[in-house]
Amino acid sequence: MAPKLVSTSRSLPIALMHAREAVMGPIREMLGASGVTEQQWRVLRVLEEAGALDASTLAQRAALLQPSLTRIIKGMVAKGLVTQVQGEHDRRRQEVAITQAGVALIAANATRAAEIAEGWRAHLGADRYEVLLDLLGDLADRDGVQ
Amino acid sequence: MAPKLVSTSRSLPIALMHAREAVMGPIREMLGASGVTEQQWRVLRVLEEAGALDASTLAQRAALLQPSLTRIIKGMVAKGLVTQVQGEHDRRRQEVAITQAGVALIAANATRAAEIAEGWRAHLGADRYEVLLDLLGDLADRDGVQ
DNA sequence: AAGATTTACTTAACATCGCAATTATTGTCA
DNA sequence: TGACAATAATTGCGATGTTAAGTAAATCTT
Repeated sequence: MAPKLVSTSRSLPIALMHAREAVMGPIREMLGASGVTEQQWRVLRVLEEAGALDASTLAQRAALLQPSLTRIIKGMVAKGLVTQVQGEHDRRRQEVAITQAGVALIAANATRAAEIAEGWRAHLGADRYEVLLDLLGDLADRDGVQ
Repeated sequence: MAPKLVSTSRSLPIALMHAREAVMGPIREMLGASGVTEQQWRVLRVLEEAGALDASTLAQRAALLQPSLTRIIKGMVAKGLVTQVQGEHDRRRQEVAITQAGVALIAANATRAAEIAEGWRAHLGADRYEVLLDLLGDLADRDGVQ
């Protein structure tokens, strides 16, 4: 017979969805004022941290699908937040880099973003916050295995 | 000056996205064969567990937005997986219930779903798996506060 | 009880997700 | 070298995410 599934309240996918929903709320509120989406914010954060990246690597680090990134970058280029240039050696690649305007946008939101992050940390407790990040990292590492 | 933001690899939103990406992979693979999306699967799981629910409660428990649920239910009614009837006392409400076909779809996938869940549990270790669910629950509880 | 307010859901519009197919470029090997 | 495979990005399509506005029904006010 069919096995009994765990309660939806203890289902990992559903728990992840609910957590994401809760976590993203304040962030979207913050970003709305700057006219960028959470996806665009992730792109900016990754580019500022890592420097110019090809589209594939950027998509992976920002947790975006390639097709989504293609369209997102298009809009960000139009807004002047990033630049996109064809690769030198490999003309298939698209090198994406953050602009001064992009850096400025991060700076303009850095204080609030740090406050929000600190709020979660305080809510869970510093130790448990770190444990959570470790556990999420372990899930992501498994990526694809099954 | 603007505070320095944490590394994107230790950013809670990005970590949640990556974890979700990894976790959903095998699930989508499983569901593809049955012709249902992960959202439809969550709706079925919640309804089978809780019985008939009004749309608002269902949306909350399945981690879906109301507008998304409206469309999803429409499709699921067409497929015969759920029924939708107007509330008796309050005609604004839409009572949604799972059908036999919906129950059968869950049963058909229950074995594989349990295997996948057990795979994650084994990957993290039973204790850490429970801790993760607790931590995600704590995040979701905060919902909106900030 | 008529009018204003609130609630539950739907519709609309646009962006993103997720998959599949295409295009352009590079790499491989007979 | 030339056909073929592999890679990087783009495009197309249907479904969902997200916000705002709209509709209908219940509730509150006076």
